[in-house]
Amino acid sequence: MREAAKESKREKIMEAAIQVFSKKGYHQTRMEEIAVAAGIGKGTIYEYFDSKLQLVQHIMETSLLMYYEAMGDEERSRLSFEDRIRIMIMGHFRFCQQNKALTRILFWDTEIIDEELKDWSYQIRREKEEKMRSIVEEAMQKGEIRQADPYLVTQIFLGVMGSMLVPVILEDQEFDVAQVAQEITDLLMYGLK
Amino acid sequence: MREAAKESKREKIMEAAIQVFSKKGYHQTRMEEIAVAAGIGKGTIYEYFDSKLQLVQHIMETSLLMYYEAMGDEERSRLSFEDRIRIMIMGHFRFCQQNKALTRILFWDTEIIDEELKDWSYQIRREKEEKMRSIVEEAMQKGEIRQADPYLVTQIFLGVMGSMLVPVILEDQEFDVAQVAQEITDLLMYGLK
Amino acid sequence: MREAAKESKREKIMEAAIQVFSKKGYHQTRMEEIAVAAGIGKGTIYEYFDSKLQLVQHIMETSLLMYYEAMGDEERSRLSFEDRIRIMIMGHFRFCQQNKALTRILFWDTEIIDEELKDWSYQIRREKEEKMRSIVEEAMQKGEIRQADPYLVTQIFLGVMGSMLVPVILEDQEFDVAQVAQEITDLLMYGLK
Amino acid sequence: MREAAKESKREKIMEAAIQVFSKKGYHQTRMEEIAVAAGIGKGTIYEYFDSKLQLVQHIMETSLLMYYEAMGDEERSRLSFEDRIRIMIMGHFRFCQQNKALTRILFWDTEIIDEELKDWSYQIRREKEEKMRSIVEEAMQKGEIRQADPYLVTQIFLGVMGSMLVPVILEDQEFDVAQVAQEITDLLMYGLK
DNA sequence: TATGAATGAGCATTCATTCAT
DNA sequence: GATGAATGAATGCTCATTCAT
Repeated sequence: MREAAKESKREKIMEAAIQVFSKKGYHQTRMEEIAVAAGIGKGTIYEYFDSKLQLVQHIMETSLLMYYEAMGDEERSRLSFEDRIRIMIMGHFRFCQQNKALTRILFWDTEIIDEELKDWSYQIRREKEEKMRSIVEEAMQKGEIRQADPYLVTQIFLGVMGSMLVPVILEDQEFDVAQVAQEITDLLMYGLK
Repeated sequence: MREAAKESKREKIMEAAIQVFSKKGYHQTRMEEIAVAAGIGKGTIYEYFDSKLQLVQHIMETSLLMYYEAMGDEERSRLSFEDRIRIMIMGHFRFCQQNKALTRILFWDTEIIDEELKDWSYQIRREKEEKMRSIVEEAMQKGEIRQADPYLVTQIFLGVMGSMLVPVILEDQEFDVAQVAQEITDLLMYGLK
Repeated sequence: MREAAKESKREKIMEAAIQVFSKKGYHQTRMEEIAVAAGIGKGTIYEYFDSKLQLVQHIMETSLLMYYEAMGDEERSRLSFEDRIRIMIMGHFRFCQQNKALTRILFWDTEIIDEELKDWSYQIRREKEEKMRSIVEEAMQKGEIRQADPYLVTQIFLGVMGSMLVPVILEDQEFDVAQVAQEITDLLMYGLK
Repeated sequence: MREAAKESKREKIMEAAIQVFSKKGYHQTRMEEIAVAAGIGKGTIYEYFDSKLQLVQHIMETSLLMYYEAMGDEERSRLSFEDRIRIMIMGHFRFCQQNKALTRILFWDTEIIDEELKDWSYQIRREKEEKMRSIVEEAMQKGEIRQADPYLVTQIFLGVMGSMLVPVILEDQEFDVAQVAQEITDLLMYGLK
C-alpha cells in the first residue's frame, strides 16, 4: 500500500475513534464500534495502533498539538495584553467549535483511563498554566493590568476558557467566536461594574 | 443491628467508595477494592447497595445535596450582588476544599458512566446555570452591574468557580477560602485594569 | 425448648421447603425464601438441617416412606392380581392428590441436584420396579394374566401410574380416585377392544 | 469462515452442551464445561449463543422438532387405530434410543430452568395430548375401540410412552424398537387377560 | 495487508453458610 | 435457641487482543 493510503487509513481510524470516544467515553467504547465506524475490520485497527490505550493516547497527543497551534501565542509578545488574551480566547473557542468531538475528549470527559495518561494530562495542564502565568506576570510588570495574585488570575482565565465549553459541547450551540472573545475580554478587563 | 450501626456501615461503604472512585475513576474501580478500603467483605456492599451503578448514583445524589446546601443562596436576595456571588463562590470553594474526593467525582472526572446518569448530571448543571442567570439578570435590572450578555456572564461565573478546582484537586493546595473568594469577586466586579 | 416444639419447628421448615421447592425447583429456591415461608429467620434452618442438600434429601426420604406406606402392598398377596393393582393404583393416586407439592418434588421435577441423590433416587425406582415385577410374574405363574414380557408389563404399570400425575400436577384437577383406579385397571386388564 | 463451517461449530457446541446438560443438569453445568467438552474456548460459545438459557432453549426447540418429525402422524389417518399407535410408539422409542442425552433433557430431567421455558414446555405437552386425544376419540367413534374416558386413555398412552424411557435413560438398555412397540400395542389393545 | 473467529483474563453479582449477638 | 449481617467462593458474561487464513 502506498504511504499515502496507509496514512489515510490511520487517519480514518483516528477520526472514527474520536467520534465514538466522544460520544460514549473511553471505557464504554468497544474496539468493534470503532472498526464499524471506520468501515474496516476489527483486527485492522491493530495494524495501525498497538492497543486501545495507545490509540486514545495518540489521539490526545495529536489533538493537543493541533490545539496549541490554534492557540499559538508565538510572535505576539509585542501586542498588548488585552489583544493577546483576546486572540488566545478566540483561538481556543475556534478550535473547540471546529473540533467538538475532540474537545469533549480533551477537555470535558476527563475520565481516568490510565495512570500514565492521567499524569501526562496533568503535566500538559500545568505547562499551559505556566505559560499563561508568565504572560500575566509580564503584563503586571508592564503595568498593563493592576496588581493581583497572578496564580489566581491565571486560574480565572483558564476557568473562563473552560466555561464556554458547556454551550459548545453540551448544547451544541454555534456562536460568533470573535464577538464572544471580545465580550469576555472586556468583562475580564473592565469588570462588571 | 441497630439502625444507627446500619447507617454507619452504609456511610463507611460510601466513604470508601468515594475515595476509590475519586482515585481511580468509576470504571477502573473494582467492587473488591471498595470492600477492602471499607474493611469489609465484597458481598457486604450488596447488602447496602444494589449495584456498582446504584452506589455511585447514590454518592452523586447525596453529595450534590450537600453541595447545594453549602452553596445555598436562600434568604440572600436582600444582599448586594457582589456579596451574593462572593458568598456563593466562598461556599463553593469551602465545599470543594472540605470534600476533595467528592469534588473530583462530581465536578472533575465527569466520566460517562451510564446514559441515565449522564442526563441527570446535565440536568443538574442546567438548573445551576438557570439559577445563576436569574441572579445575574436581576442585578442587571437593578443596575448593580452593567449591561452584558447574561448568558455569557453566567458561563464566566461558573467557569471561574470551576477554575479553582484545579489547585484543589490536582495540586492539593490549601488556601484561605474567604480571601480567595474576595479577590475573585473583586476581579470579576472591577476587572483587571 | 420442649421436644415437641422442636419437632414442630422442624416440620414447619420442611413444609415450607416443600412448598417452595415444589413451586420453584431446588436450584431456583433460596434458603431465605424457605425461611420467610416458614416464618423464621434464615439462620434457624441451619439449627435443624445441615445444609440445603440435606434438607431436600430429608424431605425426599421422609416423603418416600409416606408414599410407600400409602401404596403398601403388605398382606395383600391373597387378593386377586386385578384387585392388588387396583388398590395400588388407587393408593398412588390418593397420595399424589393429597400431597401435590411433594409429588412434584418426588416424581415430577426430577432435577439433578446431586450425584448421590441421583443415585439414591434411581435405586428407589429400581426397588419399586423389582417389587412390581415380582407381583406380575407371580400373577403370570398363577395364570391370572396371560404370558407376556414381565419387564414390559411392569414398565407399563409404572408408566400408567406416572401418567396421571399430569392432570394432578400441571392442571390441578381433582378426580375420584377410586373410580379412576377402577377404569384404569379395567383398561389394563381387558384392553381397549 | 464459510457458512458450513460456522454451522458445524454451532452444532458442535450444541452437541457438547447436550452431553453435559444431560449428564449434570442445567444448573449444575458450567459454561466452561461445555466449552471444554466442545474443545473450544469459553468465549466462543457466546459467538453462537446469547446466553446459557438461550442455548438450552435452542437445544430444546430444535430437538422437539426432530422428535415430532420422528413421531409424525401425518398421512396415517387411513390406517387402523392399532397400527397408528404402534407406529407412533415405535417412532417415540426410536427417537429416544437414538438420542439418549436429548431424551433425558426433553422428557426426563424436567428441571425448572426458567418460567418462560416451563410454560413453553407445558404448552408443548398439552398440544401432544390434544392430538393424541383426537386420535383416540376418532377411533371410539369408528368403533375401533370400546367406549371409555378418552382423557384417561390419552394419559395412559402418554404414560406408557414415558415409561419406556427408564430402561433407555437409566439403564442404558438397547431393545428391539419394533418388537417392543408391537407387544405394548397388543397389551393396550387386548389387555392382560 | 485485512479480516473476524477464537480466546481467556477479568469482573459484577449471587447466595449458601457462618457466627457474634 | 434464634437471628440476620457478613462473607467469599463460584460463575455467567464481556471485550481487548491474537492469529490463521
